[in-house]
Amino acid sequence: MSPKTGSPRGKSIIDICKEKGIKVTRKRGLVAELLESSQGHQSADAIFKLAREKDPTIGQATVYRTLKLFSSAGVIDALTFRQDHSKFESSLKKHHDHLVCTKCGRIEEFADDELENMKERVAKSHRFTMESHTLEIYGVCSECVESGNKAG
Amino acid sequence: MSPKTGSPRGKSIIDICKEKGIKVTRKRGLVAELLESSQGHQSADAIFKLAREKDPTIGQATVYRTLKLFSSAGVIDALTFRQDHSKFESSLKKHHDHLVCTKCGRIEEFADDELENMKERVAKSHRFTMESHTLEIYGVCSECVESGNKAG
DNA sequence: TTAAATGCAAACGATTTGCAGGCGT
DNA sequence: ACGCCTGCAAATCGTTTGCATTTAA
Repeated sequence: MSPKTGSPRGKSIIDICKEKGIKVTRKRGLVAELLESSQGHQSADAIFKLAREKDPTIGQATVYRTLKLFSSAGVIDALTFRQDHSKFESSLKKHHDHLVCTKCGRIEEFADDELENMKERVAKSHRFTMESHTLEIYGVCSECVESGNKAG
Repeated sequence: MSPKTGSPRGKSIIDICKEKGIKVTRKRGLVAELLESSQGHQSADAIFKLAREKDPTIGQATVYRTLKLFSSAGVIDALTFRQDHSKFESSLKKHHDHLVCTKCGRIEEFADDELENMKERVAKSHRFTMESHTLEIYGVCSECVESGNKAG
């Protein structure tokens, strides 16, 4: 039942924050602890509610700011499951996945049969009846690498 | 997405709508046209602005309602690139992807080295400097299949 | 004619921000 | 003491909804 669940080699979010020079306050520590002890995949609001249980004085803004801080420091991942704020494209085209350039924002499409087969294989091995899937690869496109684009 | 509802090119969004018994009005036709002519990956607001250029009387709600209609009819895909409305998890754990049950909402994690290698390969072949990636497989988990869970 | 579609504006939920006060170093 | 951290509430953003009106079969 240790709150340290899920941290390989005993390194915690807090440890990494310290290494990166991010000040760790009590409130931030609480958020970090909740992130580690929960099963993950918690919404910001869910984490806020959990935090409130342990510290009724913590504010919503603090939780949101902390999550953003951790996230931009690369200490946690922000996952976006299919929800709002979407972009739309015709589904009549053949299935494809996306390469998203984090510098210029350009979105490139690709299709890869081998990859598709592998997804099927994974779904099957987990006894999932697959309905759909999305794969996004984030990175820097060759043009931005060449132009030294610093934006983003 | 899933077994692409066998839609030969040449079939338009409007064709499919008619086949599915969705009434196609002038406004809906305009939205469909924009979806097809644009490069895809347009936000709802961007599509609204494009639509306004061609028909200054079209309302925002109509565009949003139409996108939602098309989307739930499976005629278009709603893609969510990394943005807001996220769920968070520690990034200290080994990289993994997610199986999302569309019935019960449960999220299962998996890691697959072969899949990872394939992502690297794809990124490399597109000359992308990969920073991160997310793969979500949507479907029905074995428990929901067995229990005949109709929710979702 | 009659239900469905639409525009407008208000409502909404999630997130962000301005600001005054608090805390840790 | 100083500046970052925080709580609160108001602001913002994208999206949805209520309602009166228009449209099209």
